[in-house]
Amino acid sequence: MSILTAAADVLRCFSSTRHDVTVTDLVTLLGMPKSNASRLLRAMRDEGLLETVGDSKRYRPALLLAQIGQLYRFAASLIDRADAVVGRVSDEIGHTGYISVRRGTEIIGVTAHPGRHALRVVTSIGDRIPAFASSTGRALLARLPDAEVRALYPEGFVAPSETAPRDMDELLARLAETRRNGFAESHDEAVRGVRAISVGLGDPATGDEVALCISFPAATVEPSERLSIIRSLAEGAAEIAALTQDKRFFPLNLSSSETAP
Amino acid sequence: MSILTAAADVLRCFSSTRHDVTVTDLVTLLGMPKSNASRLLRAMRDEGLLETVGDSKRYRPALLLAQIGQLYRFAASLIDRADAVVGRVSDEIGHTGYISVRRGTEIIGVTAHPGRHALRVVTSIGDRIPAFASSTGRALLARLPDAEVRALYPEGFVAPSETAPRDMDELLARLAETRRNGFAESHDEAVRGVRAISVGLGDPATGDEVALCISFPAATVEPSERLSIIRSLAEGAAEIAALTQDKRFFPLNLSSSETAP
DNA sequence: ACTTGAGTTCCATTTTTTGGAACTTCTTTG
DNA sequence: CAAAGAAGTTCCAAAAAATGGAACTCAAGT
Repeated sequence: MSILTAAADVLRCFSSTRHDVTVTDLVTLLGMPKSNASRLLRAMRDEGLLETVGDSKRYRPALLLAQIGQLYRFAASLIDRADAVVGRVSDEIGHTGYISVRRGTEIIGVTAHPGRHALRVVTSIGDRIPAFASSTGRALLARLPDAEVRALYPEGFVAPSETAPRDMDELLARLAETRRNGFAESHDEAVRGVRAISVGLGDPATGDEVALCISFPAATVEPSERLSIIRSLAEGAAEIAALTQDKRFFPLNLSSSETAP
Repeated sequence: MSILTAAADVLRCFSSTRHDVTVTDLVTLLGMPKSNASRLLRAMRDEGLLETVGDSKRYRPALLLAQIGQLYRFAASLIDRADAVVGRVSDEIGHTGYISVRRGTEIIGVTAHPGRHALRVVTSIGDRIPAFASSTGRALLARLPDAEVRALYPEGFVAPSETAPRDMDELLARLAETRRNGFAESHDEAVRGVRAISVGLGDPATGDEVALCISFPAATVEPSERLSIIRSLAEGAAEIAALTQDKRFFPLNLSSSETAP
């Protein structure tokens, strides 16, 4: 097993709740011998992948990784464009917006725009949520043929909340609805009292796919505001889809959707 | 030589002008045998460090690195706090603000807040500029004793512009001025027509040091506006310095500085 | 069908990596 | 303040991975 595997494992140890690691952290988290952990951290520091915090024995990701992380947004320029749209919509209406990507059956937040309202939805970048039980997830799954969706869940899934799809048939029905409407919607799924509108989007040139999402408290948003969120999001997404010549984009179709929340 | 070295070298190949690499890119950039380049890229992809663009033979940094990059800001929470201050000041006055760190004799942009004005200074994250010839650089160098500054430049340096320090003595004089005033200033140094105000700041607990900077077109900014930029920046920085108990922070001292631009 | 450029696979040799144990700090605590 | 304990580092021979040259595959372009 290459030392690259170990190095990647170390990087995966970092999270929003673990900003730095020590030799013993690695021993317990990854079950590697102390000697390896010690040498590996030092080697990664010497290579510029990690840096020590002050002159302590704690290691954190180095600036190099921060720089490359920044680059990712532009490398995957679809993310950048989508982020601009979500940022604009979020600014306009004051609710939280974010964009996410799918990795297998999980959805990962990539960028976020916190809303301005006192009651706002807080999401954090890097969070993972199940694809089938979120509007972002379904916006992205809707881009796959049903057969591929089935293949993603060979063992089915368990609905985490009342309003999430209960089984594959229900999921596929909601994906069909998403395709028809041009947007996906969730209500009380991941978080009680929260409603979210998502639109999926892709760039055939790079194979990237992202979901644009606006998330807001269900109680305080009028039907008309919800409609205007849907319109803004869909409009912005459609512009990008035209640019990338995304053939799998589903345009907004409000007449087909129930318009009351 | 460990494969980690090679992997880190690959990561260093990425820049704002190179968002992805191929096997041949590595061969020419790093002079490694094709066979190694091919295997290394595949291994890094398998480990989740890189991802292929679409289904082409091009590799770019993977989402994992983007996530870790995000984390860096919070891991180095000094950066986060400083960024908040610069963001606020930049918002208030409409000019471009950014924060940077020093690595050896180079200054690297970490976060940026583009200004609102039509004529604004554009900087990009990850750009490297020489420390001695920029206000950010001198704001950070001023935190070192003169002897350490000398040690950083054993061979001296060559001034890149008229207004940059010409030799070590001139640099040390300007650092002394920076310490006296509590801020560093540049004019026409890196970019003609651009003036910049920077304040240095550190966190003794982690050893991190950052520079807060506001950069603006020299021609359109009145002396009074310049003063208010200096005040806002210094005030915000002083708050953070108090929090981190930064003993090397130089407080604002407007009386000692010439107040006209 | 031929050429060219790009990428991959093969293989014996060389080089790293591994993990247990001994050793060194640093920290805690009696 | 010394002893115990925890955390980290270094050492070593065995085991595993990396190397690089050459042969091979694949896809365009002519």
